[in-house]
Amino acid sequence: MDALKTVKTTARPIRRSTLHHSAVAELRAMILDGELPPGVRVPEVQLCEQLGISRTPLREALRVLSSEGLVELRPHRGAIVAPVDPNEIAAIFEVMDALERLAGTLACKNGLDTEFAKLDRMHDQLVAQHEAGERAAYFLTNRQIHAQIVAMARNPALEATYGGFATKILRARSLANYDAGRWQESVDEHEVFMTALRRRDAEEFGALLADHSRRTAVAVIQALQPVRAP
Amino acid sequence: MDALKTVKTTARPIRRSTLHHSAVAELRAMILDGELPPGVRVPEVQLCEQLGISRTPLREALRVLSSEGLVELRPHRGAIVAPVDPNEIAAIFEVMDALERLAGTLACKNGLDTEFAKLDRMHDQLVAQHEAGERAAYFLTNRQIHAQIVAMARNPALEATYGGFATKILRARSLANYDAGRWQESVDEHEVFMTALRRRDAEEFGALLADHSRRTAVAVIQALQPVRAP
DNA sequence: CCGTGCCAAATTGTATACAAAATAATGATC
DNA sequence: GATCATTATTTTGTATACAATTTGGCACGG
Repeated sequence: MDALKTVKTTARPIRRSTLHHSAVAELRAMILDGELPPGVRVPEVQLCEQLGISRTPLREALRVLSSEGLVELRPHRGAIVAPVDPNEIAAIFEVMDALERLAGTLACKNGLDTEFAKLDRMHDQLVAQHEAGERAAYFLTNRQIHAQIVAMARNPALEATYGGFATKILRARSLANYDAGRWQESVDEHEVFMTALRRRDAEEFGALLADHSRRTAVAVIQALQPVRAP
Repeated sequence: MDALKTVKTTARPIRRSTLHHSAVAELRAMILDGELPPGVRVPEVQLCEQLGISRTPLREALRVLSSEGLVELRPHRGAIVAPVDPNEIAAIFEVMDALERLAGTLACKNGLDTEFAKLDRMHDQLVAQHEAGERAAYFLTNRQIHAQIVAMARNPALEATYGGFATKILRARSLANYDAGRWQESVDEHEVFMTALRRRDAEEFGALLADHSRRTAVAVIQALQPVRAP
């Protein structure tokens, strides 16, 4: 048929050849891993030789991360890794609840059968990892499940916004000692909203997801308090 | 009057001394005003002499606008003003509906009495401008009303996200010939949700705002179609 | 006449050099 | 001895120069 065009824009074959692009990825990872803790100044030259690049691409990367909210730029005074403000996290979760609800509703409506099946498998894996006490693996699967739900919503704007908030929340989580008691609760909630998902009950699924998000918020923020007791 | 300072700090006394910061503002305005239409290539050197700056701050500005979604960066192939894709706008509105609902609900809960009164005054102004047929002024007031509602929600994350989407929607609106018949309808909807607001009925107000957003979406997307008829 | 390969021009990506501002460090004065 | 002013150092902001990649054109061969 149309074998004319082999162009095949395969979504993103774009090679990340540019240094500032890799620098963004690298710095973001460093911030998320806690290698660059919140509040620390980020001397440009030092990071330059650490990453083996020049100041130009590094500065471009810092500007991007700034507009993502991961670093703060003070004119003529250098950049600092954005501090994790519990109030800001609370605000983010407030929006996140709404996004989760929307994602759940849309996912029910727009998801493919294969995707629903995949979610089921991921959920089984999640439960298994919980029972096995594999904390790190559990968190990864958990994130993947929510990412999958968002992907099934078929809404790029939602996906991007969700991803940005998820990044910040992830950083807050890694800083706070997540309450162990919340773990079982969280798994239970997963169990419940999965039943709604299997019924393809869009409204209910969305509502349960929002609820799950809200409870997670409470736990995370509570775990965050000791760090910044007033 | 206040002839002392025309600075007009608006919550941010930070002097925009850096060139790349002003470049971001300048370019964003140029894109929103349609001076840089969607899809056009953006030769760096040309813009440089046009803005009277060097390539370094300009490139930093382009990276920021890229992460805002206003320009697209193709590695080694230059930057283009992001095209306005009706599908993307539809997706954005889908999220926007949820944000409007959230904003409305929170505004009812967290708004101050003086702010509610201010909204009332703005609404009166809106109606007057509609009756006077002052289209441009009406649109401005309309935006200000929604911005005020969002501000009353007391949620910076919501405000930032809302603002980003509003920018893109604004650009889509300016491109499309907004349907005249929708005007009266829109005013009527404002009238309705203002009554819910005066009752401080958070849920109802949020629902009506979301509804208003959804109807606006339909009108804007419809007006956008002729541009990209297949 | 059309396709392929190579070369040249233009444009982007990166590095470095210079200018301006902020922080520190020092010394003078009270 | 402490505080303020002034200077020196460091760090950021900007400009320019150089390297790498893409794009358009041209010649050559089919």
